[in-house]
Amino acid sequence: MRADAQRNLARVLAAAEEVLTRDGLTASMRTIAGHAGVGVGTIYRQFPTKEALYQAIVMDRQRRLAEEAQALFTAADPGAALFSFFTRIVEDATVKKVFADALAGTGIDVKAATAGTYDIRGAVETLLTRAQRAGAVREEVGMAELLALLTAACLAAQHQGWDEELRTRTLAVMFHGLRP
Amino acid sequence: MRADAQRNLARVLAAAEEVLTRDGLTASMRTIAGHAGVGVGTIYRQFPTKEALYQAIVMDRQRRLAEEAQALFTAADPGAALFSFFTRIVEDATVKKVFADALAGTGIDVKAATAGTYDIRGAVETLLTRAQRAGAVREEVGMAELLALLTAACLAAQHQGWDEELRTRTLAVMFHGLRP
Amino acid sequence: MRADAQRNLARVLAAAEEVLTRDGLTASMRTIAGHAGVGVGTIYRQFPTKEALYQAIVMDRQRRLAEEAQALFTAADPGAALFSFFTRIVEDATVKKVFADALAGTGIDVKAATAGTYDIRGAVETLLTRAQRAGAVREEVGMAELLALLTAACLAAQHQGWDEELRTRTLAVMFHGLRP
Amino acid sequence: MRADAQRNLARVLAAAEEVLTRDGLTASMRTIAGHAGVGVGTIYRQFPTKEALYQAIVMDRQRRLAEEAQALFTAADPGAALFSFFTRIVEDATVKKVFADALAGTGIDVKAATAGTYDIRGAVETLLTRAQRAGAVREEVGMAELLALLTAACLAAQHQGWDEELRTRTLAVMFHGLRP
DNA sequence: CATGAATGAGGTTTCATTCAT
DNA sequence: TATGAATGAAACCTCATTCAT
Repeated sequence: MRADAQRNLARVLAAAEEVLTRDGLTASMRTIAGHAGVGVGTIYRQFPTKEALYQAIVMDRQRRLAEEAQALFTAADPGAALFSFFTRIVEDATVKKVFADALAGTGIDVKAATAGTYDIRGAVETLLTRAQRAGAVREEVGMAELLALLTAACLAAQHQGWDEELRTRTLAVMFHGLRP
Repeated sequence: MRADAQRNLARVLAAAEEVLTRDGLTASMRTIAGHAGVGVGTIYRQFPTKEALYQAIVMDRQRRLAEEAQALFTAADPGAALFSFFTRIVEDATVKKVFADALAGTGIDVKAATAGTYDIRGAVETLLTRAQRAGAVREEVGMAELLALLTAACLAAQHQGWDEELRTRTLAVMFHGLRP
Repeated sequence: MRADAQRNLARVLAAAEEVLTRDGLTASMRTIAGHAGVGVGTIYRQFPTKEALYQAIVMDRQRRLAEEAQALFTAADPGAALFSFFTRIVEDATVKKVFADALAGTGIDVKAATAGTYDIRGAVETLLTRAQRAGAVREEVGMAELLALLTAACLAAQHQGWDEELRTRTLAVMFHGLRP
Repeated sequence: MRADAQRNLARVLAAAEEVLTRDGLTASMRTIAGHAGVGVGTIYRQFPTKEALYQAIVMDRQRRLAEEAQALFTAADPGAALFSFFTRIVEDATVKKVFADALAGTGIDVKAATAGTYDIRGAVETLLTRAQRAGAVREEVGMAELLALLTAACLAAQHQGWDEELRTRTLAVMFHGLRP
């Protein structure tokens, strides 16, 4: 890839993350292009569709989160590891409208593109299993409800603008509910 | 207000609830007017803005929920009363896109108009206080996190289409987290 | 239909005929709307699609031609009647790009909408049959080649801008070819 | 001209003929460049404009046809020679969208560039004169109407997708019209 | 000299809102 | 008063053309 193309791709991704993060899916392509300092055509060269750009942003996010999860697989305290990852995701969602939108599936089906690429779900499952083996989480808690809780927290955090204290207190209740 | 105007107001509200509930904020004014069997101008006579109509629907919902809450104030088991009301709200949200949208603030800020009119917050507070007095909920749980949990559950239930089992299991974890 | 709507519909059709007639399918909706003195939305109210507007223009044309044909069914000289109708259509096409486009099917399939509504084909067939019975046209000439000749003349007349003399001379050769 | 430049010119022309022939003027420069295996810039080095490329294709076609005509100048049967050349051109047009488009002037005015370069007109004139001298074509038929007939047949053949039978029958009528 | 990334005007279409009827 | 036709800004996307690499 040419040097200028690479530079522009980076600028587009940065602008898209910033704008989509702030405004969600309502952000127009022109706004994103404006923030990146490029023409709309430049975005369309890399991403054939608004949806494709959006998915790229979300996938990038998932990749980074999946890496963070991996680092926690070998943590000394499995319970703390799960709760820490959970908190980490919610912290992100608090200020990033895209991810909440993505989790919510508002308008665009993001599952298709992200499925199986970076496996957040698998990462959470590993962390859950380890936490249960360590006795930090009740045996009867399943993946389905854990993910439901996670999604719920992300959506609400984004939209209501949870501050740090509220996030801490609300997650504390959820974590209390997960423990034996 | 003339009789026909009153009838039209009712029809508009009913149609708006049905259509917004099904399609969320993407529903167009023409679609709503069509379902109500009136012209768009008739809607604009009552509601100066799409946002205003939308707020009216949400307020109406809140009014009804507040009434249901009131009926639970004197229930024999205060813990069950709180959990039952909580479940009731989430059940609704599962199939009503508007309320989740409203809670999520997608596109329209609904807080301004609804704040303080019908006091869902007050109702929940009463139920919480009674449940805590009865020892069914931990003392240190505050209103802020209780409402945050409620919002979170509503948003996720709608967006992910929680079925009955998932709803039961997820709320079970939340309720477990609220109990001593 | 309301009076203003009817007036605007007429203006839109007139403008569309003028502009599409001159520029063919490349004419933009904004240009047409500008000529009509209305907003683009006004056109889209009546015609859900650019194609639909285009078809309306073409159908209107076909209707008028079908009427002219009908008047010739009882003409004293069946041979002259056929040739006269043939000439009439080509004259039109000489200055109307739409009809040449329509016959050519450039970009838009107009057959679907116009088929069977106003039966130009049927009219020509009637005129041909009468001319053949009167001995003015050879028996072995079929509808297929007659329509092919007609289409060919229209397309070429439009695009090359046949003047009256060229039209007369060229059609003279065609008519000579049809006669015994 | 450097060897590689010459090779590229040939590839561009071949690709352009193939693609324009198939898709007509709607074909994009990128599609043509892709088929040629070069970048769009390479095309623009040789042809300042899409129109220029297009004209080059059409001119090339005309050159080849002019050569074929030349070969017929000394044919034994001058009438058959004219009709054969006529048929030959129409056959081509039946499957080549460019030439019909070119003749039809869809979007681009091709006359300017092609006029007088390769003298199709002169070739036809020679064939016509010989045919008239041999008594195979009426004396009063002029070049103007002969070319008009030719154009007309090409346009209609392409646009309507004349099959072999229809082409034969329609040209038969035209030829009958030309004969004494 | 070849490449193809970048540009941005322009295309069609939708829809909240206004206002003549 | 109710209607729905009219408005026109704004959305997404394409593509001929230019120019940095």
